[in-house]
Amino acid sequence: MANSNDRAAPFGGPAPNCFQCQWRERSEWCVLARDDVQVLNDHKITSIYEPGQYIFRQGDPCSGVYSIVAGAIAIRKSDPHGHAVLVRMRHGGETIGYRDFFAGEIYTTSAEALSRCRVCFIDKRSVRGLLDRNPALGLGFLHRMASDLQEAEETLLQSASLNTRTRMAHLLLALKDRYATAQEDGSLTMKLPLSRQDIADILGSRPETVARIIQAFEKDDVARFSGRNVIIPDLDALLDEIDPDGD
Amino acid sequence: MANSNDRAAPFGGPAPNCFQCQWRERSEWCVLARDDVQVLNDHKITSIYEPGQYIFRQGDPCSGVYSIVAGAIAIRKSDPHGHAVLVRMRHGGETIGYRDFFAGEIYTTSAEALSRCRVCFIDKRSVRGLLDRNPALGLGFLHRMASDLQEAEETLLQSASLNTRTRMAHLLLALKDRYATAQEDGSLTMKLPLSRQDIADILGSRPETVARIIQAFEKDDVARFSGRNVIIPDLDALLDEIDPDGD
DNA sequence: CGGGGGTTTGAGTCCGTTCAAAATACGTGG
DNA sequence: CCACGTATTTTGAACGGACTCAAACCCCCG
Repeated sequence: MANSNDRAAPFGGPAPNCFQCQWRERSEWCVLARDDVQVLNDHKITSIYEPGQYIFRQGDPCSGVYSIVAGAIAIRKSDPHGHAVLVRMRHGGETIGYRDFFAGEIYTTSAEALSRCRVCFIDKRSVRGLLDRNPALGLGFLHRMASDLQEAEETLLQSASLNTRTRMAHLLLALKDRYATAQEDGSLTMKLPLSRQDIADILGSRPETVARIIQAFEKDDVARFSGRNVIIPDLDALLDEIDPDGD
Repeated sequence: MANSNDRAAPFGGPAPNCFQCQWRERSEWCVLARDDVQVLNDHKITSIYEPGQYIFRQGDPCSGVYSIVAGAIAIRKSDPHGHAVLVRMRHGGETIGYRDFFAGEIYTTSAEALSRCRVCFIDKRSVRGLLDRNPALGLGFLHRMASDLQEAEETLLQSASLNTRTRMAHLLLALKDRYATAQEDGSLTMKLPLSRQDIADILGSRPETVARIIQAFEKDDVARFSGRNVIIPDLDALLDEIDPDGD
């Protein structure tokens, strides 16, 4: 990840082909028949986004959906006072912007690349056409959206019943699944694509509080932080945070 | 509402007919063609639930969806410690249980009648059949689910950025749209179907805090409470709560 | 080498919680 | 219709977690 100038896949190489896409069998598009994948392949527009670049912006007319091939993307929502809050993260294999596609004409959130990203755009008309020809695609999105909803409500419940430290532990646990690599000594290492402010947004808290929790985690040997690099010496210690009784 | 022994519609009268349903043109079923409405009409099972009765319970296998004709329903989720928290309310014209229908096999929440309710059950097979024959129905649910999701995330943002008093004002404002009736003197009156505990659940707070906020609202003449009866003497005062600057 | 943003630390405050008790409303049976 | 037991709601006092404001720090980059 840190080793720069790597131009290997998934960022370089030949123009991507939907038939060979690594997500071919796992995204909501997996229900598509050969012909429909061909449509997808012909109409998709693939782009690379550098960290900080926007894929779409809140308030823009919703012109289609975006399928993430690789990279991490922040979905942010601007509150009335203009402050953009990170509401969720999305990664390779996931489709973004589909919610606003079904709900209305306008993106209600912004999507910003957190790392270097490869993203395929599928325009409105093509999605509509595929949806018409293949009702299973709609069911796929229905299924996906239902999970999103479960997730959102789970978060809501947690924010009411768990303190910030515990929610931070939950967050680390979720991030580790995607970013951590195991070391020889049994510890886990990862580099977060998130600023302290972003972490605070996710937790519904403030950067100062995040810093203090990090400090407390280090004191208790739950996790060691150095900038965006995190070491989890012992996963069990972290698991104890979310469930002290071990039940 | 308070005048008891009224056996008029929507609770008495002839067996309900989907073609004459007041929600015929407004629910997600409105996309159905004549034939399909006939299917609905033939297969639906209509029931009356008294306050406190369950429509379905968390953990039950999901056997279909329920369409609310009349009444208020609480969707509750049990946390690991067995305490059932009110997560949202649903009313006439809305379909419940559809989320779990699309997401999995099991209801992840319970539905409890808050008032006397008339509810139509549509079994799994019928819904599947309608969905197959009429892709627009899927899109309808997609649309509905997208709004649910927006709503859930809106709530999440609010719970992080607004204090409990302001969230309570938001709640009253939302409840008034459905329950309040205007009085001659310009004030609004309503009877809530919610206990203090339920209100606290929605706000992500405690009954004691709710009581204190009510007390504060009365001191400031924003709202007057007497049990579950609420008087809002001046709507502007309530609106000021959610937006002190009037911008 | 001097900005400058993000991050950390510190001190003080406040909102909301907790625990406990009192008051009130509610349902039931006499 | 009233008495009684129970559940809900309200009140009080004290505590504590997280926030605010402010300053110092640090790292990254030019």
